[in-house]
Amino acid sequence: MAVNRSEKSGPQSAQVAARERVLEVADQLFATHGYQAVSLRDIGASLSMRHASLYYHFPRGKEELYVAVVERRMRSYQTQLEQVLRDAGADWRQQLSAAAHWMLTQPHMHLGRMMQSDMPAISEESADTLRVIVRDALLQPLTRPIQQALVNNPEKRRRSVTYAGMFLSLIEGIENLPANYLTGNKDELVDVVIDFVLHGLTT
Amino acid sequence: MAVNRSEKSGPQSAQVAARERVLEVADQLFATHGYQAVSLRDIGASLSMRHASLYYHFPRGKEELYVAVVERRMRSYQTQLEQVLRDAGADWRQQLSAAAHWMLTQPHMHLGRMMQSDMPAISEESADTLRVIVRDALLQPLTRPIQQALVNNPEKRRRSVTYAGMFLSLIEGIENLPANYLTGNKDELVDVVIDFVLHGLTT
DNA sequence: GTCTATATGTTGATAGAC
DNA sequence: GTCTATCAACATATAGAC
Repeated sequence: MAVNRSEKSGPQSAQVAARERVLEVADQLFATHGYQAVSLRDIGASLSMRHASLYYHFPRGKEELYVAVVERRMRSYQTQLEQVLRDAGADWRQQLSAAAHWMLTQPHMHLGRMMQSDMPAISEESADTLRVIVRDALLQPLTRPIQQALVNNPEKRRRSVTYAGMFLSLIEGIENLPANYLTGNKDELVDVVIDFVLHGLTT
Repeated sequence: MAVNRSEKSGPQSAQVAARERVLEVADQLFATHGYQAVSLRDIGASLSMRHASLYYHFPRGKEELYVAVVERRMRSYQTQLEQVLRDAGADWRQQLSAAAHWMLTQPHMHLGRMMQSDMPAISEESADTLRVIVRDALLQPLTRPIQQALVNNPEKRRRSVTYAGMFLSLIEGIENLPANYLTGNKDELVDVVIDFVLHGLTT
């Protein structure tokens, strides 16, 4: 009979729990400050732990930890996003609206920083791995409602992934604008973005 | 009679020229790798110079140099962008198209990295200064054609700056997409982006 | 203006005790 | 699993010679 990991703490689950604690705290710090700005000592301090102890869980050091953190985060994003898209029903407009709403109510994803700052700071192999994971987690799911939207326009439809990227960039960009440039709250902004995605500047 | 700085090398112009050389090389490195990834030693090495010598031109060190570099770059952007907008004639559509074309043929501006990675790494005072400069250089000029586009829609028109930010984000985002996701060259992409800005996903 | 020399701090990483 | 101790490498920055 299988042992329930959360009620019984066998010799194995303690290890898993400790590793998970490291991942959670590292995720928090990396997400807030980015890869280069966070040291292993920072992560250790947040865990009341010496940074050398992190090497027990991630023997190859900072980059291995970072890759694990991003993989874990993207898995979570993908699950949430696909749930959000399912719950939004069959209409692609409502799907995109729900996705935008979900993103803007999430903590800032910092995809721009990730692509332009974090990825270049790690090995090419790791960066390639993560790029695929980001694509699967965010770009691919968004491509589906966009393909629906463009079902009658095969010329545009070929570029669905590009449009998905533009959609992501729009949401990201909103969060980069200094708050005092923006009118209204985030919920209003979702409507602005969605209207823009649907009709552009056309009034 | 005033002395021409470029033909006569007075004791003052040598200093200016040396400082300008530093700015040019630092700009190249910062633009390519970002603030945190470039050390004063890197900049010195590119100038065949000891990094300590940089303190002669920028006594307060790396951050002062970075601020000067970004100011200089943004001044250049602003001049170019306003020229591009003027040359595009009176139609706002052609103005936006020209602006997009100009941006995509420039080296990557890395505005996302600048906002999400470089700004948080310097003092708040410097960051605030640079944010204003970026707004004046890029956001403000773009707001004008957008206000023209929305002249008959006062509700949307109130958000012109937001739309300008979305426009910038779109172009930036295009450059963040891995090349193999994209169909066609950059010139085709300009048309895709402009069509999206005008009409959104509507076909 | 650029140099050498140096102070001082931080980083990622490893070895080995408990 | 976490600790102490230590390392080499690198960072920004300053003082003072030339």
